[in-house]
Amino acid sequence: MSTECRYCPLNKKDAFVTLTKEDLENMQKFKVGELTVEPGTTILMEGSNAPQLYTTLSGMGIRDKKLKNGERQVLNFVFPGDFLGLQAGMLGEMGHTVEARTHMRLCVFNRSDFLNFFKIHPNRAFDITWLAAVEEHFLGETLATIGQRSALQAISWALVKFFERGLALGMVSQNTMPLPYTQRDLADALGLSLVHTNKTLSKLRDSQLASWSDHVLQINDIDKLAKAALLDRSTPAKRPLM
Amino acid sequence: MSTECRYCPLNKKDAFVTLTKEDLENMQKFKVGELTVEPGTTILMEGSNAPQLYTTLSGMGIRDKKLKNGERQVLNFVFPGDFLGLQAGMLGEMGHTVEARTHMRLCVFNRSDFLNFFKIHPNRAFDITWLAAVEEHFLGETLATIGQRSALQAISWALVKFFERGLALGMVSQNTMPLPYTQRDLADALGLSLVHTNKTLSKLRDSQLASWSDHVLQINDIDKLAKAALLDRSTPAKRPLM
DNA sequence: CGATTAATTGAACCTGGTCAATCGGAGTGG
DNA sequence: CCACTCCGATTGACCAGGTTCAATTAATCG
Repeated sequence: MSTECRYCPLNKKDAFVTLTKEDLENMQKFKVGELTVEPGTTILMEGSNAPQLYTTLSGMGIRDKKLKNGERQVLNFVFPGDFLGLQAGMLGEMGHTVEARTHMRLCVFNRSDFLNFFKIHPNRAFDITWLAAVEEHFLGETLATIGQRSALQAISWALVKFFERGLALGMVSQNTMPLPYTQRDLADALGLSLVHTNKTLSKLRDSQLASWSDHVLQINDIDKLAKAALLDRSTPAKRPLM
Repeated sequence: MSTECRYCPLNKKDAFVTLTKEDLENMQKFKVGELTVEPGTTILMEGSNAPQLYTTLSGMGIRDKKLKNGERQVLNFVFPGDFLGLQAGMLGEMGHTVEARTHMRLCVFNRSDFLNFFKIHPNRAFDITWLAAVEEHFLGETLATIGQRSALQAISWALVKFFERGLALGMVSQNTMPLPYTQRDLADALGLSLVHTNKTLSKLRDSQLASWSDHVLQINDIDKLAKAALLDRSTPAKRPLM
């Protein structure tokens, strides 16, 4: 049996704007089911015209795209609460692939209902656009990272970003959070080689700034790490949940 | 005297979805004036809470952001028809700066009317989100460029992108279009040094693939250049105009 | 005419890439 | 339980694409 929206476990997290009872009911009508996938599963495929949109209830994934020569660029990392498939919903075609990296539970919506939903619920439409604007903002930061930061700065930046999301989602305890990605994923996200990513991570470990191994990230002094990353820290705004 | 929307010169261009008479009237009510700026003028400032949003009527500009160490990342280039200030409109704060590179004419909207406009005109709200999704899509491609393409591939990619926009806007004649940016702008957009950008451009010139000098870009065989850029060419979709 | 900005070129240098080998853990089949 | 394989992490050696430094040219401008 599929969980009802009003019991949505994410809606209580302080990473998100709490949805009103009415909003929850509207989402309930829009929702057509839940999907559970195993690590490695492709959820949305680059270039495809996906019939469904998703909200991540739990688990983590990755968004990436491939160049014609086979190179891969990771665009960002999928965390609980992320809305997947906006591009398919708006443009009719995904510009990237979404793939599960852990067991994931997803809330499923039909693309065919999307347009209607958007027009009937202006407040939620606004929220969707808000999410798109945040995404654009974040991609801009990522661009600046790949384009201008050194390898050490870039990796520090990425780890701080992970940790901030982990904090907002309550995934951090004892300065530690799960981070189920591979070094290759991070390398492809930052435009670095796997080898250099590995060496840079071990440099960070040696300098006691951050340690990431066995799928666990530990950061003791995040401000210090953020400084090494040339990063201004600011409490991220609460996100709307779809 | 400010030009009326129904005479908007952009609405006829085949780069854009033609707005209906009704849409034009709605835009007219939303529009509060026109702004003309000279090259070098900052239109929107990173970190600011801009009170106004703009649509580019004519001229070209640049979006960029700065890191704490002074490095600059160019996010993309502003062409006629571009909507400026979505981030301010949605998030209340710009994530980047917008600056004029030529004389520009801008259509001005008040941010305070934006929310209302968004909720009253669901079709236009959809268009705004559509634009946001396209922007996200494009930033993803840019990310892949900086992260994975070589300098030669990246610069080829950028020149093809410029040319495609120029074609859609009717700015190309005799395989030539105006491109009023500096080599520094392009270097900062692609995460390359100015010197290497210069040398790579002259390599392209030597190989007869593309030549950009004196603010004029010339591409004779765009397919060949696109191939060198590892780029799949596809006719860009018509954009909605705000 | 001096000052400033953009383009250009050469040379030395270095960050990060490539190649290659090893190690350790997880899963699998016998 | 062991041999085998696969995948991710790790390390060392070498190399190159691209950066940095520096100097020159050319155009614009007050």
